Amino acid sequence: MTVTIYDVAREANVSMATVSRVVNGNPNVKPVTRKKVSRTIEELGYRPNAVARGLASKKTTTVGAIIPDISSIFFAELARGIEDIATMYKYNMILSNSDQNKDKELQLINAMLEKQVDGILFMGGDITEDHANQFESASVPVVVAATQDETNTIPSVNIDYEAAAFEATSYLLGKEYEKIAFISGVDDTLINQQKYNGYLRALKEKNVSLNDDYILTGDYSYDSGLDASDQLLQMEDKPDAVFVSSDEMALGVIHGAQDKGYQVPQDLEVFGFDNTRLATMVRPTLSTIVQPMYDIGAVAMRLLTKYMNKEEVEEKKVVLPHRIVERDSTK
Amino acid sequence: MTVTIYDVAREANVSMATVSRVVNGNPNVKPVTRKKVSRTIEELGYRPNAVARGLASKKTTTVGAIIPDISSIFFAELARGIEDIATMYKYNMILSNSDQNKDKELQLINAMLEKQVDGILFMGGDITEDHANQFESASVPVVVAATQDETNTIPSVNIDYEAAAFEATSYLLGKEYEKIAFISGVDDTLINQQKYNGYLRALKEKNVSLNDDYILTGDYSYDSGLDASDQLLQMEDKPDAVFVSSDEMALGVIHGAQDKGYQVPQDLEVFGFDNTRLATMVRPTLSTIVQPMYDIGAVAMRLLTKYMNKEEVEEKKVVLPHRIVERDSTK
DNA sequence: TTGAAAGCGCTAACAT
DNA sequence: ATGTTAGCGCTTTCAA
Repeated sequence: MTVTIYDVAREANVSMATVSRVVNGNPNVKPVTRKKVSRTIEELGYRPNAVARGLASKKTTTVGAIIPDISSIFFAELARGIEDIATMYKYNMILSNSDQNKDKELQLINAMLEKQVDGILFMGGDITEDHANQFESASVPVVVAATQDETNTIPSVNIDYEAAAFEATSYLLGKEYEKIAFISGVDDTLINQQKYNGYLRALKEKNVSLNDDYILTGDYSYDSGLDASDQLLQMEDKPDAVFVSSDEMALGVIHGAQDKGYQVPQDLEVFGFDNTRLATMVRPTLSTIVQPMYDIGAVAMRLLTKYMNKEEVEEKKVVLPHRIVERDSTK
Repeated sequence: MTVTIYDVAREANVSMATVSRVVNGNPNVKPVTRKKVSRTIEELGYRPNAVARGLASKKTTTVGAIIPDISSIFFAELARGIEDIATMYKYNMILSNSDQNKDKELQLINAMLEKQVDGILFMGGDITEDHANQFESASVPVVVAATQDETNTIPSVNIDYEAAAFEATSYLLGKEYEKIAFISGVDDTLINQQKYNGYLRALKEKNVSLNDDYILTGDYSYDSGLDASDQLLQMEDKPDAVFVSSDEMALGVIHGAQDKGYQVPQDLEVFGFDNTRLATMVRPTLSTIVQPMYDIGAVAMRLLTKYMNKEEVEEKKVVLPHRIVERDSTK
């Protein structure tokens, strides 16, 4: 029923090998033969079976991508970067959501390994020993993106979160404010930690003492930003500005303040993180840290192709530049 | 190097067939044997090769999903619905972006067919004859989601766009306004057409004559909403309200108006479409049509599993309910 | 309940 | 430049 390479060979009076050669663009085929084979391929409507090819060649031209949640604007952008570069290099991408659940992550890695992916792109919480072991259990290359590696063994693409948080906080502090709140993410990932460290370092540098009340946590969602905003604005000693560790939360903070009748940035300055499209889809527009999500995905995928081709890789840990954009949510 | 089913068989003193049976949970295995095999599988760290399995069984437990752009909030939500149900039924998902480019779509379908996916989920512009032919060239089931099928042959999951647009427009018209603008998408897809038809029908029903100036087009992006807003507000005879065919554009319209000093909804009412998360992440919050994106994806994937299992399917064309949510962008 | 053996459709030596 | 052939690792009859 389905036409195979063998059918084409018979019909074109050549061997399977020759058909295989023309399908794979092997130059060692006489032009006349190539033409003949190509025509019968066309006639028979032959479509190469990638599974059979994968079994024989031990290459699937498929990569696995494990992502916390594709419906998050941040990760969706990252995924787009990955997929574009994957396509460019003729790879397909199996995408799975992990919800940052470690068991699920481990299980997904295993499933992808069973499918014989040629490489894995991992995004999530931290890479633990368990992850590293799971990765090692097969010999396919792995690159992590926007994710920290506790074991410090896996190639990665990130920005410098500590520095970014430091700069954001310093920027706010530079206005002679002292009361700067910080809304971090709930999860105790390294990235979160690094942002917090950057915040602390900035305070220290300006000799501002830490006020624990000004440290809140959210889950990166808009609603948790709204909540945080409420908490901030109910304080006796309200902060002058707040550095929020994701844009979506920052929008929540802005609207929470506005809903209570406060003005941003007059009554409260708000500074975000990521520069997702949301940052310009709010009034006032959001000052934030530019984290090049698409590029992180693209660079990570590019790096993975290098490992898959066994090319030399100059830097195993890529740190992409970040920067501040000032918009209207700060003065 | 890699351990195969054969290694396990030898080590456990059974045949490959038996190992295969325990791996696949075939009941016809004596418990003792099963235990023995399971243990050596554990010891050897055997991991089944899904590619070999796929070749032998002609099933890959992988589906292909073709989506215009995963970084769009709308499609990302849809994709999440698909993936969740796919995972539930033990399928993996190959995800590719088409940018609604027909050639790319056709090519992606072909690539997925080569990979022997067990089914295809398609989202995009319209399904044309060419698409249908491409789909037919392999015998895997296809379901389209949030996409219209010109050929009317392919199972699909949608809402009733015409009715939704009719209701939205009627809602606006119900306030004794007559000047209702409509911002459609640029592409000449059936869905766009249907929304336009719904808009027209509502006007007609209220005996309001169509003013061509009030029909604008955007590309579903925030910026095109901003532009449309400018155009609307520069008119001599400004509209009272505007029905925008995507939430993201609607945010653009709201902010465009606000940036010019107009008030929403006092000076201009704005009504969206989709009810993406954006609808509540703006001030005023956006009245819109609730299109259950996650559910459309989930139902489409569920439908696909039925076809893949050759189950009976009662309805080939699923139309999910939609509804209006009134929020603060309308009075 | 278990085993033997024939493929699944292709690639990759190796030979010619 | 082309053909022959032995797998790749598994599932699936068919026998026993």
